[in-house]
This record gives sequence, structure tokens and C-alpha cells, in this order.
Amino acid sequence: MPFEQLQLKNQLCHRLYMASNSIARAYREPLTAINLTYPQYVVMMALWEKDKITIAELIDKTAIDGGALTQILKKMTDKNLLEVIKDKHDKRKRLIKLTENGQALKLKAIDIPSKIRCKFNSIDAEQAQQLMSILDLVVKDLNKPE
Amino acid sequence: MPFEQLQLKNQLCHRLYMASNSIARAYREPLTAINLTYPQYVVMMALWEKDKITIAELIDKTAIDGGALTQILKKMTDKNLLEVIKDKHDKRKRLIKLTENGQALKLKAIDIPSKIRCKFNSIDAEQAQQLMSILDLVVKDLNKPE
DNA sequence: ATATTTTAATTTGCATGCAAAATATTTGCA
DNA sequence: TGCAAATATTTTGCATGCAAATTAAAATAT
Repeated sequence: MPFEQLQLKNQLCHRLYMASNSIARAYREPLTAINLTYPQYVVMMALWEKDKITIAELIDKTAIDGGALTQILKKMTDKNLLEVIKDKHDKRKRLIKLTENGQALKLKAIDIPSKIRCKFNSIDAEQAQQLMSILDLVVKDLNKPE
Repeated sequence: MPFEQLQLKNQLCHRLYMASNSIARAYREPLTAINLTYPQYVVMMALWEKDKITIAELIDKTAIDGGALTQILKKMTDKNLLEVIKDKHDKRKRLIKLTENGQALKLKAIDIPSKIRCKFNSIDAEQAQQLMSILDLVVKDLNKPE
């Protein structure tokens, strides 16, 4: 009987894997239209909320890996979306600042969430909220230090 | 008001992104112990359930990208976990077959699910089931052809 | 004041995820 | 029968995610 625990269809991790990949794939088309990858979009959302933050703050907000983030920020700098500026008071730190171009992109991204939401025909607002809540618990449980 | 839809904390996609990455990270330690990556573990689970299946069936079961799967199977062949055999009746197809070594690995993997489950202190069985159900709807909605 | 430790980022190496192009076969149809 | 269309996989190129090592600068301790 315990062997059934290894069945793929019973694995929460595999459901999450499929769901996460599926939704990232769903974003691909609208994001390609504005020349962003998904992680780049996450960075933009973080900065549209609060600009001029350090890399550490950006990592905290986006949960993107620091090593990957350095590369992502380079590409976004090349695309003239943002600037990476050395902090005058603490030279270890970098401040990320949107360019005008980067700020303006928000207008083009504004309707992406609703486009994605259109694809969820089987899920009502309550279920979506439930999902958010439980995922929040999952993330917290898994990231507890011990 | 609509601008708030772009807030990161309200994005289902970002919750899924974090949850999926967190859980994959949680598997890393026990899987490293038996020399598997997460996608490789998924392939093994699929094969422990049903051996001698084609690549297409494996893609269907695991939802792993075909291009990536080719590379993954190569590495798993090198590790003597499985064999890739040409189908005699249809030379386009390949059959994946576990080696004895690959079959035996199941015993070492058998307690991984419970180890992971231990980390979920805030989630009861009912919530886990709810999560599975809603994620299932998410995946189905997002993968509907149209 | 100087060595040690800590903190903030970057770099490196490996393993995917994914779209698009390329290969190899098999099917289906004129 | 012969060839175009459909299938099954592989290959290629790009963008992460992640752990570990490295670099640079600030904070602390003695």
C-alpha cells in the first residue's frame, strides 16, 4: 500500500510542477509581445510597485535567485528598462531604478492579468482565493528555517 | 484601481512560481542522496508505475518537455537507470525500460514522500486535497486547445 | 587601528523548460 | 506505386533556477 505514495498523480509536487509550467507558458505569448520573459515581468512588477530598491530587496520581493537575477538585470539594462546604480553610502549595494522606458511599459502590461484570467473557466473567485491562501502556507512551511 | 492587479502579491502565477520552486528545492536534498534530479525522479516514478513505455507516453505522464526529456534520458542511461530501445514495429518510436538497478532504486525512494510531507505543518489532509483539486482545474484550463 | 567576520553581489557550472528547426519513419492518398 | 502529409524524436539556442565559490566593502572585535 505505501508504494502508492509514489504514484505521480498523487504527488502534490508534480501538480505544482505542471501548474507552474502551464501558467508560465500561458504568459509567454502576451509577454513576448512586450519583449519580456516571465522572470523579467516579475522584476518589472516589483519595480512598478516600488522603484529604486536594492538587489537584496528585489530578491526578497520576487523570490528570484540572486545569481540568476544578476544576469536578468543585465539583459534588462541592455533593453533600456532599468539602470543598476552603485549606492553612494554602501558601495556593496546596488540600487535598481526604472528608466522612463521601463516606467512606460506598465501601460502596455496593464491588461495582461485579465487576459490570463480569461483562461480560467473552471475556477471561480473563491477557489482562486483559496488557492492563493493554501499556496501561501505551502511556501511558508517550506521556507521555514530549522 | 486596476493598477493593483499588477501587484506581485496578488498574482496567482507568482504564488505558483514560488510554491513550485520551494517544493522542488525541498526535494533536492533527499534526491541528491540517491543521485537524482527532480525531473529524473519524475521519470522514475512514471516508470515504476508502468515500465516499457514510449517517449510519447512518458511525455504524456510526466509533462516534461520532449526536448528536455531526450537529454534527461541520456543522463539516466549513463547512470544505468534505464535503457532506450528502438521499437521493432515502428522505428520512429523508442521504448524506455528500467534496468534492474533502476527498479531497485524504488526501495531507496520509498520514504521520500513522507519526508517531504513532514515539512507541511500548516496544512491538513483536507487542504492538501483541495489544493490538488484546484491545481488540477488550473492545469486543465490552461492546457485546453483552442 | 587592524585582523576577522559578515554582508551584498557576481561568477561559474550544471540541469532543465521551451520554441523552432531538423531527422527519420510511417501513413495516406492520388 | 510514389509522394505529400503526418508522427515520433532529436537537436539547437536561449533563459532561467540553484548551489558553491569568489570578490568587494562594511561592520566588529580585540
